[in-house]
Amino acid sequence: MPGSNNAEPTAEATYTISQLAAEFGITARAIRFYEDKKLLQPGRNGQNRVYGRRDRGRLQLILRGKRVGFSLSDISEMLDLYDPNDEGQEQMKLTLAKSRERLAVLEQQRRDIDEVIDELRDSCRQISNFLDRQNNT
Amino acid sequence: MPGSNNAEPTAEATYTISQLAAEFGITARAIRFYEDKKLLQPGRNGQNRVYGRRDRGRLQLILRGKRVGFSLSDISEMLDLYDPNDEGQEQMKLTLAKSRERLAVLEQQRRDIDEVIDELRDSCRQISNFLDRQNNT
DNA sequence: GGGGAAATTGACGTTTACGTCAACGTAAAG
DNA sequence: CTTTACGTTGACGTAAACGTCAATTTCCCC
Repeated sequence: MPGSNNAEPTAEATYTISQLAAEFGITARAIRFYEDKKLLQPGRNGQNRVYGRRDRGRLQLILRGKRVGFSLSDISEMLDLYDPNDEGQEQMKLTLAKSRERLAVLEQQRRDIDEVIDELRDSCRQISNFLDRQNNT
Repeated sequence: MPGSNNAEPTAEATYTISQLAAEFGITARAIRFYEDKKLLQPGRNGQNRVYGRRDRGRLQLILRGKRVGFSLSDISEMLDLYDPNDEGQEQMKLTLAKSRERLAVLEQQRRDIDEVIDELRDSCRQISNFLDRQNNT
């Protein structure tokens, strides 16, 4: 079949599972696991998974969510919040409410982090000062 | 033994396990679990656990750590970083190094949170605007 | 056409952070 | 003295988030 599948002018960038795994420093197993949990829905080329820009973006959000301590099911909800699935007004109001709950959690988290950072900085300063004085005596 | 154990002038505030559990909205089981993992070391009155100010403070830090996504073993390390266990200089240098690693992680986490917050705020604004326009038409 | 290299689908194992249940102690209340 | 409430120690159970095989398949290369 010479030169048969060039229908698309600018074919979207695609990735294999191990490319994504390498790029984000995770395992292919993890990526498949996220698919199991409906966080990703890559296409298929025959039996093989094919990831596009959208999948890559979602993966990025998943990992960011994990770094800040969200569970996969939390992240699942948040992902749904992002894409504009224009459902009915009632649905959108619900989505908005959920988003604001999430925001509240995140803002609390921010405060927590700031406090922990401050405490750790203090601790560092004290140790550092102590060591300095020891060496200047 | 009438009036025998009033040696201390200002006895430190103490708490039972269920008092702490109630105050922080967790279960007694969880608190005992933290003790198992050496995050807490309450005193004993006979067989019963007795928690003091220090224990309460540590519990607070534990929960804060959890809210920002640290594992209990992470938190264990961090708790050790806080209290001034004056070991040798070598140990203190190690502690300082570890503290700075933790700080780096926390600062990354802060950036992550800020990004997620921004994204969610955007998403909220869009939905909100859309709903407003629907209602003003 | 044989042999990697990369991918896939089960299936079971593992760690973390507790939940849950049983069996017991004990201390105050009625 | 019995009830009631709170506390304790095991011991086992469980959900989440993958890790780790094992057994194929598939595509590519010499």
